[in-house]
Amino acid sequence: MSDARNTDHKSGRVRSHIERLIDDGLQPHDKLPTERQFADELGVSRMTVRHALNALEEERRVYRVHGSGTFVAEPTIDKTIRLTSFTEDMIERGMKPSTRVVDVGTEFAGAAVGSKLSLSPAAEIARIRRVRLADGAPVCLETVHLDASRVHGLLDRELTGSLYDLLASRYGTVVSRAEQRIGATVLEPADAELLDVAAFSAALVVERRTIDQHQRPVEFTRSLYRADRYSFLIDIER
Amino acid sequence: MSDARNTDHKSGRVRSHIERLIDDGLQPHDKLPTERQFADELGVSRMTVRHALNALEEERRVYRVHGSGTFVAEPTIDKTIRLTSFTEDMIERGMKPSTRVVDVGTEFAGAAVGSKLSLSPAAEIARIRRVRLADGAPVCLETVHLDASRVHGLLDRELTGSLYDLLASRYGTVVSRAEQRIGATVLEPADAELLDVAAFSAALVVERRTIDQHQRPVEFTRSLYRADRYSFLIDIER
DNA sequence: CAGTGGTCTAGACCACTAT
DNA sequence: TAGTGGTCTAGACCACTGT
Repeated sequence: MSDARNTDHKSGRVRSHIERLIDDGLQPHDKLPTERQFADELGVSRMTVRHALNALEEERRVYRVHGSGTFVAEPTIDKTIRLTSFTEDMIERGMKPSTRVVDVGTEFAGAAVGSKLSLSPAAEIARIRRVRLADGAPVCLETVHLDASRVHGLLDRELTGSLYDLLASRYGTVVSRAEQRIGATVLEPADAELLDVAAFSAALVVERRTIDQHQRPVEFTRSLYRADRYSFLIDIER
Repeated sequence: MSDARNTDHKSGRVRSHIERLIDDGLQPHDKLPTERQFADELGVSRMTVRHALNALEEERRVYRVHGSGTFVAEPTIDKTIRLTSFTEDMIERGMKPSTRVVDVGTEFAGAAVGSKLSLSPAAEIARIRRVRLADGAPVCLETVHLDASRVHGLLDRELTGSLYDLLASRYGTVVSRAEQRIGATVLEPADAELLDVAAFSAALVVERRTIDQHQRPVEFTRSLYRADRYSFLIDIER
């Protein structure tokens, strides 16, 4: 729980201290010390304590009741959906990820992909099709589209690992956020075979547009997930 | 854009002022005035300006670059997924929502539903099955499970409107957040008929557990959405 | 280097909850 | 009414970005 980042600032240290308190025996709905008590005890201002508690509240470790106090939250059933790579995602789910490259190539962006990547329809696109596996069984068939002019030589590299890592280390492109559309479909026979399921089985369709640190679109990816092996968990609030 | 809530506090007024600035002609990636300029101009402290900007940053109206400035963000493709009722959701998508109640009744919770609602498997459950329509066409078949002891008389009421409104006005239960699992399936013939599509069509399966203001589970609902009429948009960040 | 956002202080008063 | 979190002030210094 204690990030290295937590020690960079006072609020991070306050945060770590409160997390330790929670982990060391407090139960859900137990009352935490007041903000003023934390401030006195730790020798910081109340605003700094509030900053730490705001972060913990956002992550659902605590909840507040105005006029009453701050309390330990119930653990959520599962983690909120986050922007993780397939690799990280599978490791977190306790499975061993691997990848098989189906084919790669370049092509014109076309209207649909071009608009998603803010490129001309005539722009050159690098396309990568991969099957992602968990514990050796196919889970997902993904087709990645990238602006070819921004990833020279990418298609000649080893593409079985995390694409995000490659983009960051080789091309200085850091992913900051993504917009996803999640829908459902039934699998065409050819796609079903790649995923090792019967034709016309149910699948989740995920279309993802990834944005980098400069607010520019990086990739547009369409993924088909086997419905029997995958679902999304989302935590939303009013 | 200008909520009534925005005028309750200074930071809300600051927020409205900045939103108006953005809407009145600023383009994405245009630089906003500095935090200190806003503070001087509006006669508030810089912390108050930061509070307003934090909220706008969280909603992706602006983004900050440390050492450089605060900028207008690009409009996102679509709204982030939020905890809205079907009714609100459809109105926002520009469609007219309606509801047809298929059947209602009471039953034992059983292991699966009981655990989702933190109830004994022998507890009494109120079950409501409804088809939700948009512009007259079926979109979703939902089965709601509620702790019967907390919603006396609910099943005798008019159930074609927003259940959340009914829970709030009649039972003092305010929904604060929800955990959702999104998967895919193909429709059984009986369900397909209720949704007016061919048997074995693709559908999204959404299992939702709603939590109230006291962190107690309120409802557990399983919904089947027609894949040809519905998808989820999600904005995620690193 | 000047200017920006990021963090922090030591107070103050308000709004809400319990008793 | 006492105690809590919510908001706000008027400063200060730090970390980072540009020129």
